[in-house]
Amino acid sequence: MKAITEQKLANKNVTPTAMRILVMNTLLAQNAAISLSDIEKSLAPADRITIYRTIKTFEEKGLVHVIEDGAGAPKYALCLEECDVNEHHDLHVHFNCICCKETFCLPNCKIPDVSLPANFSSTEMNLIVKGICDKCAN
Amino acid sequence: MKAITEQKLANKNVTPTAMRILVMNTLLAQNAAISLSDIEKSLAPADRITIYRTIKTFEEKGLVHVIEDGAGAPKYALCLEECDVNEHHDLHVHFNCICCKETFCLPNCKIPDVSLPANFSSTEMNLIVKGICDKCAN
DNA sequence: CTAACTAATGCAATTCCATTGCATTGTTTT
DNA sequence: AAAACAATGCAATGGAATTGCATTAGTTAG
Repeated sequence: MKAITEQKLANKNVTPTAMRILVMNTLLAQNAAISLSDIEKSLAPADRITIYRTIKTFEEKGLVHVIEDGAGAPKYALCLEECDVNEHHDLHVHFNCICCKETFCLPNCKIPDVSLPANFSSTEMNLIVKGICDKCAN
Repeated sequence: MKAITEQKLANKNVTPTAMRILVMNTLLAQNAAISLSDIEKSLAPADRITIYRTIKTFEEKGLVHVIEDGAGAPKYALCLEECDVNEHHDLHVHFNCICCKETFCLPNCKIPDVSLPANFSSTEMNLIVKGICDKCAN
């Protein structure tokens, strides 16, 4: 696994330090988006500020994207490979389950076009859907 | 104007106190969504905590809705009359201008249907579009 | 009309999280 | 090996959300 991790970092010109590999592995191990404090907890007693800066670096380099799901703290999830610093291709829907509180990326669920009023142009879109996920549906 | 204000409060069973009328008038005077600190500034030196609780009350009673535009602090905007505590009919698009930094409701711009994966159901959707608004477009 | 009650307010204090400064350590380059 | 640069860890700051509690206002019952 470490090979994959370091490769991901190298692909985006992020020097693979010990801390960065730890954070990346934590992200890889998730299937839901996680908050900064989630990462802190699972990496305790690692330094909180370093984790914070690591995530910031990942974000700047296009490794992760931020999801504001309205649950208080922003959450982070790995980007797809095609992601780019300049143009995040994360135009997928994010789903926040009101039951299990998890937030998932739905990479196959694209945001439909919206027709904006005259003279409005869009550069970025974020769609958060709240509801019940498949696991909680039963 | 005060008549309209008090009517709006009464419609949602919110007793119209002096502070609530002030906050409601502040909201009515805006065409963009505003943050808590915006309200605090325009109502200074009124008590910050009371404003905070007033907005919370408005939110619970379906008078305002929260917009997480990713600009740090949540912003608030008046709901349409049809809004209800249980089912917010605010399925309109919110637009955040990266130029003037304002966030508007686009009440005529509805969120299109998205096809969720099997066994996912949605109760609420929030679509934030970032871009350039008509005023900044020229 | 007043006592009792409930709702709203204001202040103090706390907590949580984001962010920055700075000194130290590790890594790369020449 | 020295110089230059990047990453880290700790301390400290700052802003916003949130709660507790005592006071005040407004409503209702007797």
